[in-house]
Amino acid sequence: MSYTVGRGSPSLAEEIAGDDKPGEKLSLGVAARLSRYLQVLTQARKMGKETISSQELADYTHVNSTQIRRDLSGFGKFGKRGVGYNVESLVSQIRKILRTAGQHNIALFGAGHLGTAIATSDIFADHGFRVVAMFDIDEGKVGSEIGPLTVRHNSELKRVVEDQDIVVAVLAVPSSAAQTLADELADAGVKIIFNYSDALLQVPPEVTVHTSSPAVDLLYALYFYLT
Amino acid sequence: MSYTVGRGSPSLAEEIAGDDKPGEKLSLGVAARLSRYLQVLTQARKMGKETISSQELADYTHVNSTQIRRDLSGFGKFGKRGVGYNVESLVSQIRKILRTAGQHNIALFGAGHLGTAIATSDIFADHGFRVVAMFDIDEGKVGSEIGPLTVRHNSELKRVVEDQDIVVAVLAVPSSAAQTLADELADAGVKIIFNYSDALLQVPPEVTVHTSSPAVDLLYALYFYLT
DNA sequence: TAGATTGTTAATCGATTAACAATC
DNA sequence: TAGATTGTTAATCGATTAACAATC
Repeated sequence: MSYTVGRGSPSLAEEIAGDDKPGEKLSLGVAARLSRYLQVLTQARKMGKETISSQELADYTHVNSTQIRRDLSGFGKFGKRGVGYNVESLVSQIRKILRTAGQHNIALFGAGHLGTAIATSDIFADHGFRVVAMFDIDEGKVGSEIGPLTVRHNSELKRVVEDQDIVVAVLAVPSSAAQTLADELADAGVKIIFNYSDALLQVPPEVTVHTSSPAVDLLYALYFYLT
Repeated sequence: MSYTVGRGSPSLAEEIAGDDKPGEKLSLGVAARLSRYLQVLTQARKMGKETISSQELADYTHVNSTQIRRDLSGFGKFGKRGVGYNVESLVSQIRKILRTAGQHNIALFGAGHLGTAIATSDIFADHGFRVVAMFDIDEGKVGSEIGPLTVRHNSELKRVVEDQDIVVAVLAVPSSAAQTLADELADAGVKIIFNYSDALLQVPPEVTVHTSSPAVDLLYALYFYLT
């Protein structure tokens, strides 16, 4: 299988000691769990933790510790018996397995409170995403500086997406503006839309929409508390 | 986490009973999927959609349509052959199954950009959550009005949590403040902490932490785009 | 060494899916 | 009726877990 990544982004094809199987696609479950481990590991690293056991990872992720060891051992022997896993090295191993070890440029839409919160946090930067452009349709906001970014007008969308090789767009706009924007983004070639509005977006099949819904996550958590 | 049903396997007839069966706990997977259906259904309802087919739900949730019908038929015959499911009625059925059909009070911590974005949106209200109190430690923000709320000082935390019977706290505070706050919340009797910071929180076993991590969700989506 | 934790096995259980009769 | 979509079956596949030898 050949896939074209690149056009500026660092090559993901840095093979490590033969553990990678470039033709094998992870199952949905494995990819989801690996992502979850990565989340906790990134936090742990930030707090200066050097090693972590499968049991600790289990406590934080609510995934069974045996399964964690099983998931990881499928890709190599990353742990040390009696000690655990090295946090730093496990982070980079998992990022290699998920093939997302490089830097990815993202565009942010909406310069309201949510957009500003995202632009000034490092939640994306910690995982290799770089917010390279921020947009709004309000002329009053265009030109203003938010963190390291200058707000641009939506009309520049297509040009910037192409110039900066942007694959991911984050939508922090009102529901009423979301569908129109999604259409423009799909047209410009964006492949992943991270939707913070509660609009139900219609997109062409090659585009993936991920809608954030904290309230639903809460309902899920609440179910297990209530029962 | 691991849950074993005693006295043999639950019969299908028992599950089909429809109304609440106290004692029968949904599996993690079923509860997660039902939550997901609920998210899409809520959006669909907001857009005025009256019926929806399992195939449409599948398109939006990325869950196989057969599985959706299977999940739902375990609790009753909610659909109409040749037509689909009534959006409005399916929403309330799922909320009944998840036993989260009531109103739930939540407290919001942090009156920065993120906190303000949450307080002025209706993402929680749409799912039966009501933000009844908002807190900050900055005396300069205490007393100011954000949406329908007046910002209170953290020192009022315990009293308000008890008075208003608050089970869920949403943390939109800097990482550095998160652990201290989590300790106070656990002490005050809050059971679910929805953490927007990237701190790795230590809490007593009766408290559940859910950490939001959009970047990790993006990595997961990106994996399937890249492969 | 002694204690801790990984890597792996084997058994079981639940999830997933195609297919299609039932029926709106 | 004709077309659409549910509800259900049956087969397969992947997830889950306890247990423990290996080994740091």
